[in-house]
Amino acid sequence: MEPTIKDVARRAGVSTATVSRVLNGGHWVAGETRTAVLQAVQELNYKPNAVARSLMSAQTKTLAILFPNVSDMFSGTVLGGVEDAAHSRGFSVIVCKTGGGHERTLAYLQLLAEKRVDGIIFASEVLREAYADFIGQLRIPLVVLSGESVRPEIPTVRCDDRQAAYAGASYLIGQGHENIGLLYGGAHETPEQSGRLEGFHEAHRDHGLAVEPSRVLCLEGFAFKDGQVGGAALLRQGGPLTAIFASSDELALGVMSAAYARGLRVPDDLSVMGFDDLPLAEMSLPPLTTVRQPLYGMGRRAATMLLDHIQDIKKLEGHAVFPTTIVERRSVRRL
Amino acid sequence: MEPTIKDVARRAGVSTATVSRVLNGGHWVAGETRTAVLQAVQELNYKPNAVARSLMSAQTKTLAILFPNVSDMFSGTVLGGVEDAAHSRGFSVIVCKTGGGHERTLAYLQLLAEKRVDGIIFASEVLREAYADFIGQLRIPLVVLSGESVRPEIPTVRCDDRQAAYAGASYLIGQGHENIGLLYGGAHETPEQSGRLEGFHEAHRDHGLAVEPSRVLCLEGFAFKDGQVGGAALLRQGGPLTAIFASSDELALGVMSAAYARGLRVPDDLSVMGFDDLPLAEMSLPPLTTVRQPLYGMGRRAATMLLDHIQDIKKLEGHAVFPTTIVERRSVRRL
DNA sequence: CTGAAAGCGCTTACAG
DNA sequence: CTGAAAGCGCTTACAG
Repeated sequence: MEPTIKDVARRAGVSTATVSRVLNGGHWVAGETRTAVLQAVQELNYKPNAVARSLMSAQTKTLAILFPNVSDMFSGTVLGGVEDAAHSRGFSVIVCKTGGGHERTLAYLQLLAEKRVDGIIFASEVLREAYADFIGQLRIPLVVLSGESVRPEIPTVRCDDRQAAYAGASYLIGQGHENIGLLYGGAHETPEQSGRLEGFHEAHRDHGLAVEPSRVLCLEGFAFKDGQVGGAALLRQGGPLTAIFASSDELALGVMSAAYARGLRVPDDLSVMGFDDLPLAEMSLPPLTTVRQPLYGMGRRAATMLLDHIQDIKKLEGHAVFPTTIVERRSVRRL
Repeated sequence: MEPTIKDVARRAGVSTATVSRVLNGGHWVAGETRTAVLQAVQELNYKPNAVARSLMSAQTKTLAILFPNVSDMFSGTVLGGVEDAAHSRGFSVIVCKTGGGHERTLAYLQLLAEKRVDGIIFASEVLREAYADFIGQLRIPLVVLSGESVRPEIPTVRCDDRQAAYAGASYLIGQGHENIGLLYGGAHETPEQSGRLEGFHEAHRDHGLAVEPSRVLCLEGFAFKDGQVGGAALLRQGGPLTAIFASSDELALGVMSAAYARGLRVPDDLSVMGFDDLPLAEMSLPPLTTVRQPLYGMGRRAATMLLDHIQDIKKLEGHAVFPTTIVERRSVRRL
């Protein structure tokens, strides 16, 4: 059996209250007593039971993050930021994979409520009405990351999708492109996408350009396969495109793959622009020009907002919107 | 305040013991009583406190996994398998990012011990002596994933690196290549790598080929950058190479990037082969031929071994070694 | 079929 | 500076 605080107390010849004191605050304890306790801890290899402590403190020192999928680089990058922020404040993070499924998501929320996690990050999915209701009665602080929420009172962390898409499209136009295709993912799902759609249109309007409906394609997801299929379709139906703007880097790589399959070279025959700036953007050939979303920092921020609230440093509220930047690499050609 | 079992008991007009019974086993409870309790649960929106339950059961129903890095696809893929296995048995998983650092790893282990997680997966790092000692006195079941352990009694899940590298090199030789460069990562760190080195040599020996020392390069890590730098070096120093075998897919993409920078085309002028078969292998141009390691399945297995042990289904022991396969795509040319 | 009571391993007023 | 005691929210023999 693992030694308990009682074992330590007995061995050190003090009460459990005293042991508890030296292990925590450490104040109001005599030097000798403290030494004796520490020695007993050492000898018994005692490790305080955080479960018991949590029961008292009503704090588990754990955060949870929900992703539709955990194995892509989007999730990984966000998770990196969350983990760092959490760990630096002594918290750990539980990762949940919802698969985008309604019931699995709800079941997870229930589980996390029972585990009494101190905060939840809802990442990259729409916060549907059904979730919002459930969350409302949960009393666990929550922030939505990248993906608007249906309730303005629920705090979010995201980038300004409208303006990011505007900047991206403007960049392409600035490079001399006038026939630009747009591939955007999960339109039924993510309100953020409609922001991107708007930005794309606005950029055209402001530059006196029209956008052909046939050059805009809405996809199911944001993955490579979607990009391949969508890219091929766009190339087939979109007329004489000189550039394609994809709303994720994976999508963009899929487009590049579709282009090559058609005998088109990037950027010589077709320029391609992505969104996110995941590590893969740099690894592709040619390296991908893309709209950078500071995912790591956004993960950090989401966690920090939660932690500041949990630790009574700052009220949990508002919407953090991060700036995006265009990172020029080699997949876009100046016309 | 969150309602407790007492509130439910009071409302249903029964004892807390009864509430507990209907919420768990559910046996030995009269129909009416059960209905009353369930209704009270409903009305109060009661969620059992898993922390309190854990204190009794001495089980937290959580697994932890340690990665040097959480944002790459290697970790993501493994994590996907772990999460699925865990979730299907009602467990959650805590993700820890060690950064490969000695003290951070030890600190994490201590934290996990205090949190009383039910099992630990140590992923993709050598299990150093120091860790092994610490783990020995931890009494938490642990399995090492992909990365040998210094102690044969600690269970592992991995693939046969020697034989995988043998197969990979043999494949290249079978395609007519005789001047093959090898790029392998983290030699000082991971024993698995020396297995890969051996396999590479054996394949040459068995085919009557010699391997020039200048064609073998040992790198710090497994990342894209390492591959770029190492690939460039190999191309400079390695003489007339027709192929490069990299010990990770990211490394292979780095090599491709270095090759293009030198004006070499893949696979026309240089064949490149990777290791892992991460999603990126499919996304690259040309798609990467690689040695597939079933990372998702390995993650599942590691979690399942732990779970089977925790739930007293099966003793925790042994070494699960997974078969690798060669997946042919388009980065290797037949000479 | 159900309840009173003890206990899981800690922490925290309250005395002293 | 230190200890006895109560309590965090459950579960589990033990009676009945």
